[in-house]
Amino acid sequence: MSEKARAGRRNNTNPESTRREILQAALEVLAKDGPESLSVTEVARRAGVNRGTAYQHFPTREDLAHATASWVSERIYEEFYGDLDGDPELSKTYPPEVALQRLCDFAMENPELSRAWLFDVMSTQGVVTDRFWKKYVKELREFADSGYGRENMDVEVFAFISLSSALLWPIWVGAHAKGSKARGKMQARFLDEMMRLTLFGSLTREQYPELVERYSRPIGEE
Amino acid sequence: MSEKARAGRRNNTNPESTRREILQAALEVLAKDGPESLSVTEVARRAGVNRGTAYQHFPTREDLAHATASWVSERIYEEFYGDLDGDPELSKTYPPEVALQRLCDFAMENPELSRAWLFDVMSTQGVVTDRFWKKYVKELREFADSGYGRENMDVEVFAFISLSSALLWPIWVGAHAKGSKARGKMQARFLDEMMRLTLFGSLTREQYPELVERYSRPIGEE
DNA sequence: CCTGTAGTCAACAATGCTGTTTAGTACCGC
DNA sequence: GCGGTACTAAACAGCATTGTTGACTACAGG
Repeated sequence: MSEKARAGRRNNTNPESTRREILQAALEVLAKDGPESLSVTEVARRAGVNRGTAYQHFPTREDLAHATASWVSERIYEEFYGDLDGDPELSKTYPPEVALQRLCDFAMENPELSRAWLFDVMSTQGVVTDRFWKKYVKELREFADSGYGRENMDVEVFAFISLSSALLWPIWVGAHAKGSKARGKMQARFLDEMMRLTLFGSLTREQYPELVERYSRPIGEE
Repeated sequence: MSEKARAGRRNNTNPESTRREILQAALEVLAKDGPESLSVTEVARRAGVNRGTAYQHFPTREDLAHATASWVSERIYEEFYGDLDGDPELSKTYPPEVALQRLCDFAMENPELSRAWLFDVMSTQGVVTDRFWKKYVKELREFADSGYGRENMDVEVFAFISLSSALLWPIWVGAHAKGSKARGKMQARFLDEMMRLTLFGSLTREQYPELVERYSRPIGEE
C-alpha cells in the first residue's frame, strides 16, 4: 500500500504550482478541442495529477472551464502587455509596424493561447470584458486620435479585424504549412499584406471615384 | 407492439430528406459546440430521428462528422456562389462593395454555417481543399489582376483576412448585441469600416513616408 | 402479392466522465 | 512529535455515449 503510494507520488506541497500545471493542461485540451469538450479526467491525466487533486482545486468541470478562460485572458495580457504595463510612455512611441509585428509574433509563438482566445470569442458568452481586448482597443484609439490613423476609423471594428485575423492566421497556416521555415515565410506574408492593407487599402482608388466619395465622409452621415 | 410502433413513427420513405434532416441537426450541434462535441445521440434527438436511423446513414460518429463538414462546405458554396455558377460573366461585373455586402449578409443570415466553417478552419485539418475558399480566392485574384486591386496584393492573405473577419464578426456581435436592430447596426459598422479599410487603409500615410516607401515595392524585394 | 428498401423501437455491453467519499501518504511549520 | 495542508489511490453510483443487434412496420416497384 505505502509502496504503491510512494511510486506515483508527486510530493508537491506548493498548491500554486499544481494549480498552474492543471490550468496549463486545461489550456492544452481547450486549445485542441474547444471548451465544450474539456474534461476534468483528461486534464488531470495530462497534468500528471490525480483526478481528486483537480477536483480539490476546481470543484466542478464548469469551475475549471471558467478558471481556464480567465487564466488564458490574463496570460495573453501578460505576454502581450506585461512589459509595457509599468511604462505608459512606451506604447505612445510604439510605431504601428512594430505593434503589428508584436501581435503576429505573439500569435505564432502562442498558438494555444490564440486558439483558446478564439474559442472564447466564438463561444456564446463573448469576450467583451476581456482585459486584453479592452487594452488593445484603448491603445488603438489613442493611436488613431493622435493623428496617425485614418480620421473616420471605427476603432473597434478595425481592432477586431486585425486581432482576429492575426490570431487565426498562424492556426490556419499551421494546418497546412509544415516546417518552421515554411511557417515563418507565411507569417511574413501576413505581416506584409497587413501592412500594405493598413497603408494603402486593397482597391485601386482611381477605379472607384464614387466609392471614394461615399466612404470619405465622417461616420454616420447619409 | 404495433401500436407503439405506429405512435412515434415518422413514416418517411425518402432517405434523402432524412439524411438532410440529420445533417441539418448535426450542423446545429456542430455550430454550437464544435466538432469534438458532436454526438450521434444528440444529433438524432435534435433531428427527431431514431438513433438507429442515424447509424444507418452514418456508420460511425466520425463518418457523421466528416459528412457534416463536407455538407457545410457545399452549402456555403451553394448559398454564396450558387446563383452565379451558371453565369461566369456575372462575377466580373460584380463591384467590390456588392461582393463584400454579399459576404456580410451571408455571414449574418447564416451564423451556423459561419461558425461551422470557422470551426473547420480552426481544426487541425485545415480547409485548403474547401470549394468555397478556392472560389473566393480565384474570384479575388481575377478581380485584382484586372487592375481594380492594389498591384502588390497578396491575394490569399487578403482573402483570408476579409473572409475570416467577415464570418467571425456576426458571431462576436451576436454574443453581446441583443436585438436584430442592434445587430443590423453593428453589421453596417463592419461593412463600412471594411470598405474604408480596402479603400484607404487605416494609417495616415503622410505620417509614415518610410513605411510607404518600404511597402510600395513589389512582393519579394528586400 | 411479394420483396427489398427505409425506417422505428428497444435492449445490450462497453466505455468514459462526473462528482463524492474514504483511507492513506508526504511534507512543513510550530 | 503534532496537526494541518496537499496530494494520491481506489472505489462508488449515476449518467451519457458508442456501436450492435433483433424484431417489427411501411411502402414502392415489379
